[in-house]
Amino acid sequence: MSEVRTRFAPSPTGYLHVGGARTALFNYLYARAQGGKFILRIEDTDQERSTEESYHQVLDSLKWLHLSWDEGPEVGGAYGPYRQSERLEIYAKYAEELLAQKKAYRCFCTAEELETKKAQREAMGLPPVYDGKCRNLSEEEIQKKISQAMGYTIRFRCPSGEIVVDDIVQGQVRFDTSLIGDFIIVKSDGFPSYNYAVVVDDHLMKISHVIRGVGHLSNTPRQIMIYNAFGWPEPAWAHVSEIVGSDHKKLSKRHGATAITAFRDLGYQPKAFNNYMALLGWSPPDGKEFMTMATLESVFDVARCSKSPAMFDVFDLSKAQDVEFAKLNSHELEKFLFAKSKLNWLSNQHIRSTADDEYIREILPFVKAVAVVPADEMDANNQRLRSILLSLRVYLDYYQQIERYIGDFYTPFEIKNVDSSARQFMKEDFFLVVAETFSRLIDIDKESFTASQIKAKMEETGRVSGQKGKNLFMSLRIATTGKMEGLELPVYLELLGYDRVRERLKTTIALARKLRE
RNA sequence: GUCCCCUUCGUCUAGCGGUUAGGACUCGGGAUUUUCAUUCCCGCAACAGGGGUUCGAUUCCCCUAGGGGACGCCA
Repeated sequence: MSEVRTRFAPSPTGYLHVGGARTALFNYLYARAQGGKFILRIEDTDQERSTEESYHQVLDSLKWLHLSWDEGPEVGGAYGPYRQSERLEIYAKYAEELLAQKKAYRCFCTAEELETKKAQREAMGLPPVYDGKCRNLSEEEIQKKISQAMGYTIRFRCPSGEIVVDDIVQGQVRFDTSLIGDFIIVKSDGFPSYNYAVVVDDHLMKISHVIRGVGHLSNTPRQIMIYNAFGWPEPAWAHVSEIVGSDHKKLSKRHGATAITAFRDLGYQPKAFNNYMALLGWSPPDGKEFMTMATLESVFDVARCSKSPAMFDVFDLSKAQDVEFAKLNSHELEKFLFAKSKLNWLSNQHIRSTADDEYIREILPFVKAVAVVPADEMDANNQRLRSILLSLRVYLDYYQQIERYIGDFYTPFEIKNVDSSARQFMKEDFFLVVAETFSRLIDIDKESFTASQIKAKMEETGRVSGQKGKNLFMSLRIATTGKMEGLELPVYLELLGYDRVRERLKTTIALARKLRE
């Protein structure tokens, strides 16, 4: 069997969002699973909307997701160039061929003319197809119009009949070509139209499998007709379902179609995000949904893709009436995230299974952004910072969440910040327990202020004071953190360090005196 | 308007004529944990509706409803 070659062919007319990214992912995974090649091609034939900025954004997003392409921009390959705007001569050459064989013809109708005719046909309840006015112009008429400098497009002469798309995901879908009509393959600016350029490129680039959104299904008969006209073999088709937002509407700018880079900025790991996207419309044969990239790259198969649309259920869109997600920064965006989404669950699993050094390296920029850690301690090798981050990872769904926890370890403790529920604990025995523990804790050598030592002292306090369990531990927890939840207390205190613990306890005891007066 | 596609727990889905309709996330309960989180148990929860075909339909066919997509000198 010949080599599997898939491609992702974005048009650089905006940022890459989840829909496109998942298509890229599926193509990438399928190529990897089949031991084939993944090709990136830029479809920038729309001169008005394509931008260089968007081109770079798309590439950046793909790079962040680690969807590396074997051929394409920046890496080259044997079938380049890989930007359609650089392949104009190729399209022109093949268009000439079709023209010579009368499989295509020049059309001199103007855009306005066509618009009027289309409106008329619609009003009459006819399908809005081209009426074929220029279909049979004589050679003389054509030459005359060209010499008059009339602009023209090139239309494909659409044969009548039925076209069957044999699709890996959709099955066999039939189309009546009379509903299609002679469509344009070369625009009046000389640029190829989408349906024509894809075919030429996919053929020349030896693409074996076309995996794309089901929105392209109705384009496929047009493309098949072009393959037939050239006598080229069709690739295998796989049209996967679209992705909708939590309001069941197709993802759009105001419906959660966030740029992929937003997830990078929030601190999701690419492997976690890929894992989640892979589950949108596809499921692994063994049902195990938490997967590494290596697993995905070996088990993915388009044949297991679902036809029904999948919901990208990550944002609470009910809170986001008319909010343009693309314009939000990562902190604003965070407010719209469902805290308990499957993405977050998967992401937490991935963070916890990341190697320590890798985890520290990845999270450090986010820690730095919070700006509470002193500059001289902002270092991957700082033992205390490292221990703190390692202890906190179990709480994190994405790295930006570190800002909720990191401050406790670096900013001064203030009694006014004590949670209201914790305040209820601050009475009678509370201060006695705190004072008892304090006297024992400061007994420990500064150097051996470790979790096990601390625990021993606390137990000792319990024996002497008669306090135990919740009363004992919670009192101390509140006196040192002002909160009723958090890391295991001895560990927390060790991470806080001798000096801070001492200081915080003194603060609390001072408060006790003040209250007694 | 025309054509095409879709419809299984709230969500992602498994299923490919005979299953107590399975799993995952969420949610509820319990155990472990000095607290939260974790972990581990248990539980709630679905075949859009109506006709066929069949000994038997979630599965095959038709209709209805709902949803999506396509009908461009956009891709």
